[in-house]
Amino acid sequence: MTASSPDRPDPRSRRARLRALETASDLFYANGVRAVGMEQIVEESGVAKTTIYRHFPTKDALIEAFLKKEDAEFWSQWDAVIGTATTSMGQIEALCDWIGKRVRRNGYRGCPQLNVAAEFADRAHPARLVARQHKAEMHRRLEAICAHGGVVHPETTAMQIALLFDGAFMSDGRLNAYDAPALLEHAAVLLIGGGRERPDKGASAELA
Amino acid sequence: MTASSPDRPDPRSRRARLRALETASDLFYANGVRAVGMEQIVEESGVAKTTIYRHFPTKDALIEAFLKKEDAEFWSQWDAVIGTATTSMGQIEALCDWIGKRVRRNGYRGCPQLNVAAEFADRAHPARLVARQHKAEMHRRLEAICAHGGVVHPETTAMQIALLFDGAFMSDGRLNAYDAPALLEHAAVLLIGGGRERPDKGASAELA
DNA sequence: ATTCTCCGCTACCGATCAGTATCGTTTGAC
DNA sequence: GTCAAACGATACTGATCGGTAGCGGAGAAT
Repeated sequence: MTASSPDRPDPRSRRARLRALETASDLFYANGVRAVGMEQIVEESGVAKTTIYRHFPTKDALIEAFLKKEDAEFWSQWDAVIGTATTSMGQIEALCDWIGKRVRRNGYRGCPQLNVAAEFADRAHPARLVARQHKAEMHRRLEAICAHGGVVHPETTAMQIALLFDGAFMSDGRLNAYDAPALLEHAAVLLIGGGRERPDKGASAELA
Repeated sequence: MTASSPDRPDPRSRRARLRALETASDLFYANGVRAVGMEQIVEESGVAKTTIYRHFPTKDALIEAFLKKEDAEFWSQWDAVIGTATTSMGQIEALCDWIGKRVRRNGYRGCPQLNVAAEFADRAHPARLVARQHKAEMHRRLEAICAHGGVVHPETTAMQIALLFDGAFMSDGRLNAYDAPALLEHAAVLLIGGGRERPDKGASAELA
């Protein structure tokens, strides 16, 4: 029961844990969690297998830690992005710009939360819980921005934008043929603009 | 090289192949392709392992056949759906209604093409080729509808709607709290309505 | 009725999987 | 300088992986 407490550990312990988690995260993201074996993480990180299992009781726990790490880094960047704008629309545009650039980075391979969720059928899997909380948090934040911007039904508009973002995350290079930031911004502006009017549709011009 | 030709086979051969592929497809979709072993497919389908490998040289080929089957069934339903409407906007609304209902079906677990793509890092994997072609086909069809509906930049608007759809596919139950068909229809109408005007933004009202 | 094809079955292959045991060594804390 | 804690290394477990070999039997074609 002398399990290594996460708080106040040996500096060696901290470093080993960090290196293992960082290596695992890179491998998991680049290859998919099921395709990466524990031995591979051992070899690439230089951390002994026994040490990894001292910090993470199972591979599933390591995967869960991977997603929590991705989650934290994602919101950290998110906060930095929206910090560059003062208006709601400006924040949404900044987010679109960020995402549009993010999805065309080298080695980008989709949303890690969605990718992992696709690999595990069990909705009660700890990693799937993290993924659901991550997506709920995104909706919550988008809803707050929409509400602050005067959107009539902020939760609905926020969900529409969230779907747009998730689609962009999973676009697998298809957006590279476009100006992704502009495409996303244009779409988001339309969704928010439409959300400021009464949502009982109607008024939209009919098409042939 | 007396490989079983796909055309004009024994009825026994046809049935074995069909049962193997159907069982594999169900298992692959429900659990993820890497989580399903060949032995499991053998047990659940009643088709011998040797027979499966006579029809599909590798597991990867079986996965590829699974995605091609999903692709064919998807477009079959798609055609039936858009056949119920006469106008472009009517077709888009019908598609939104179809997708909104589809994603809340029991056992729905996201887009099989995106799910499989998430499991293989190699972009040259045969299954990833099928997935890319599937998404390209969706964009092509949406673009045709948009163009016919008088949208100024049909390929851009089609991409925006495609992202919306993919987001809905991967929404993992988050849409169950909403009227998914209405939410998608509303979003699609806004995207198309905005696409009919000059796309050099501007005009959209500024938010606080 | 014979033949030829394809089936299902059992057993097996080497490789890899997640996870554990043991042990000697390093290292921060006091 | 001593001690306890956490490290790295090696070796191993039983299970499972994708894929193959060899068999006997069923069924369609002639």
